[in-house]
Amino acid sequence: MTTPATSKAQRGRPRDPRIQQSILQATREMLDEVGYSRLTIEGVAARAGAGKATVYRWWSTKGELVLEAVADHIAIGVVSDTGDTRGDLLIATQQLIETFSDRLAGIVIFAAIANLDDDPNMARIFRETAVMPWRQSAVEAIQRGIDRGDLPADTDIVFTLDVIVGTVFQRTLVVAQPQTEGLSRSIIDLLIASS
Amino acid sequence: MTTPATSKAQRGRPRDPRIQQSILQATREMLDEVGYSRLTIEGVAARAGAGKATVYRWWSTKGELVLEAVADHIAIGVVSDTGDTRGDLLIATQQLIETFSDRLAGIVIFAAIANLDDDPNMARIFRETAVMPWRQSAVEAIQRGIDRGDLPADTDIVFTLDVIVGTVFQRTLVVAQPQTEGLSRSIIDLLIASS
Amino acid sequence: MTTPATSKAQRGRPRDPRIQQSILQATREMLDEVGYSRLTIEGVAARAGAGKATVYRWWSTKGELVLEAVADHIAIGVVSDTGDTRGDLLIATQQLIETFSDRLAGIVIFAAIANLDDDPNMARIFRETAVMPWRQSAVEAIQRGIDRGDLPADTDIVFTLDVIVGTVFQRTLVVAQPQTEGLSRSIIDLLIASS
Amino acid sequence: MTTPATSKAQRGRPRDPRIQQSILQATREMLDEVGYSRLTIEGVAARAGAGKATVYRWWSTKGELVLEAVADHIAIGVVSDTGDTRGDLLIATQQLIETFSDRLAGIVIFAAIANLDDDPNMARIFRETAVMPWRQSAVEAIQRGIDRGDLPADTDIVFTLDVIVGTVFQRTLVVAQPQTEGLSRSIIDLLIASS
DNA sequence: ACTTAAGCGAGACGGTACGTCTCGTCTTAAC
DNA sequence: GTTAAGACGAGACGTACCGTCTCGCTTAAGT
Repeated sequence: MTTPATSKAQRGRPRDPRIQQSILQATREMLDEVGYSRLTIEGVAARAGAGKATVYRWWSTKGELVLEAVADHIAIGVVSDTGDTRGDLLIATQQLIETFSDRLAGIVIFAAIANLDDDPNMARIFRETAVMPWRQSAVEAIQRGIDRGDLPADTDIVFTLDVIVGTVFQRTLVVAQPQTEGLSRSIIDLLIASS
Repeated sequence: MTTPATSKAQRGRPRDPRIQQSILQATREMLDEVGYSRLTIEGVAARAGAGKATVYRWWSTKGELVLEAVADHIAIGVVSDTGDTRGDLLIATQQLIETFSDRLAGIVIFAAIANLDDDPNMARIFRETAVMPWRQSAVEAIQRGIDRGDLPADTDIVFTLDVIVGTVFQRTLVVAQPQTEGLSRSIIDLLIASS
Repeated sequence: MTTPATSKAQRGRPRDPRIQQSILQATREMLDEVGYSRLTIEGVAARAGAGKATVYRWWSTKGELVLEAVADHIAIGVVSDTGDTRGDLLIATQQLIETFSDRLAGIVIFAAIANLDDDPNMARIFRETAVMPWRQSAVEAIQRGIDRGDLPADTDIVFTLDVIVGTVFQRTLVVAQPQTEGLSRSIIDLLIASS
Repeated sequence: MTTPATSKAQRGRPRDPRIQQSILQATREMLDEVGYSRLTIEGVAARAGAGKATVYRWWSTKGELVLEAVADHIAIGVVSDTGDTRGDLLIATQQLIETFSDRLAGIVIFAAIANLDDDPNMARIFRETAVMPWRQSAVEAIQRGIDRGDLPADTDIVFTLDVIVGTVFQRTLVVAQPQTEGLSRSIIDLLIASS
């Protein structure tokens, strides 16, 4: 959320974009240094040289603030049609791994999932802004694979995506092992009977 | 943890097990009603009719308290050898799904993940007491499958488990869809070339 | 103490004087109802409808809070020069009796004494703000008496004051008898050879 | 109080006097080290190697415990008839000063007076056991002085004693100056027109 | 010698208040 | 009319003692 509840006709002193930027920058720094749960609005405001109320005016929850601060990090690259089903899915998976492996993105994705029931709004925003575009493009890539006959006609697309996302999440964030070299290949090999 | 550091020969008034039970029961109720992050030691003590110090005497952190309270819910059933590789893995996966689908278990698993950096002890206990026994038995089931020739000799056991755990986690906790009917079958079909 | 350590140029929201007053009022009420030792900061805050932190922000100890709350009660009236030595000392003694007979003042004076080692600051503030002005004016009254020849030239001023204060303390607070009618006259008769 | 409420025919294990002594000794040590208000029953029991319940069994309040622990220190010596009114009163006053100057006695007398309204029992015991014998003997000494004609027939005995006690209290405990050399002489000079 | 009741240490227990912390809101003066 | 500063109510934190209450062990007196 970037606008306050009441956004009337512009009157008085306009909002200072430099302040917004310094708040987002401070958020990123604190995320990096202390993680999500130990990040406090109070701390962010202090580091940004801003008042607490200013932060609350533009972001009503910690989740929203953090998501906007790392928006660039968590946007997952979409897949385009290269004509090669296997290649498309490999790229889609690698995009996912890349994003999940980004330090700040990892922290925030973890937080979004872990606080699902506490702060459902955070997960919703994450899903809508970061996940859905990728997911849509991945759905299309799989559909193209089915259309081409590279994948069985009865392929369960949702399940397929959940295998990809779940496995990548498990390997990159839960187990957190850096050597994810052959990960995308392994996953895709599993999904497309490699010959 | 249920015992103070030094549990020597019985001295002084012994711990009252009814109080322990009422604290753990109150913990479960509050977890169910308000979730992990809104659960407070103070609230648990009040509901259990106990003093705060009594709670702190036996559980030094919220994580330890909650894990012991839901120990039965989060223990994942282990797999035994039925002689049937496919059947063993199906059961292993279903055990996982069953545990992940339990409401209290889900809350605590999310909490363990969310507080990884705050309270690494919590994740450690969860892993050691709930996950590892299952994981060990699953590793053995896969190994038996390899030995029998039901699975390729070069099967990556760790990867295989991460696919199972990741996919189940994604489906049961992240997407949280109740109809997990064919989920275990779908996963195992993927891992064992179904004939 | 009524101001935090650093009271720079006014920045931020200023202290709300109504809250200060309600806290001091609540303090007086609790002092009256339960005495000093059973008065709790928590109770004062609750009765004043204030947060505990607000009380602690302005008064770092119970002693400071209580002393400020009863400042008017414990301030002992000073003596001015009426030209009559005996009259001046009578008035000085009566001022003392009057203050020591005040219910709230008595409670706080006892508390200041009781907590001399715990909270030496409390006794210091009491002495400096309530006792010293009176004592100084009494010293001057005695000195004038000496100068006028109404009192012996070798009068021990400090001793004289200790007789007055000690006797008044003993009668009004320790023995706590209400009929202190002739007390000041008796004391002054002792100190000035009545003719 | 040194005996439990019901002291029937002796049955069971008798009270161990060594434990009583070690508790009283620990009480004295803690009084000396931390004063009255910071002395805790818990701390005394721990230092004495005793259980808390043992302390509570014999002394129901902190005041009673402390008074018994320093009983020897706070007993004020009584005055006997030497035939010399002035001498008797000087001795009576010096006895008072001596007791008030004792470190442990001072701490406890202070506490007894300061906690008058909190723990009236403590003051009562102090008065009855320590003060009254002295006071009675002092009353008699003054009465003898009146009978002999050394003091005016209309001498207010109670007031006279309050001047002595109040002044000594003020000088030895409130102002706490060690040089109380001529104090008794100064007080008695005031009360008996010295010639 | 055996029984038995109290003394005793240890320490668990329900409470209460401590002083600190962070939350999200509210209120000024400054710009 | 937005901002920085920071006061405010709220309420949880983890700790310290309170005074009470079991426990199992010890110690004599009375059998």
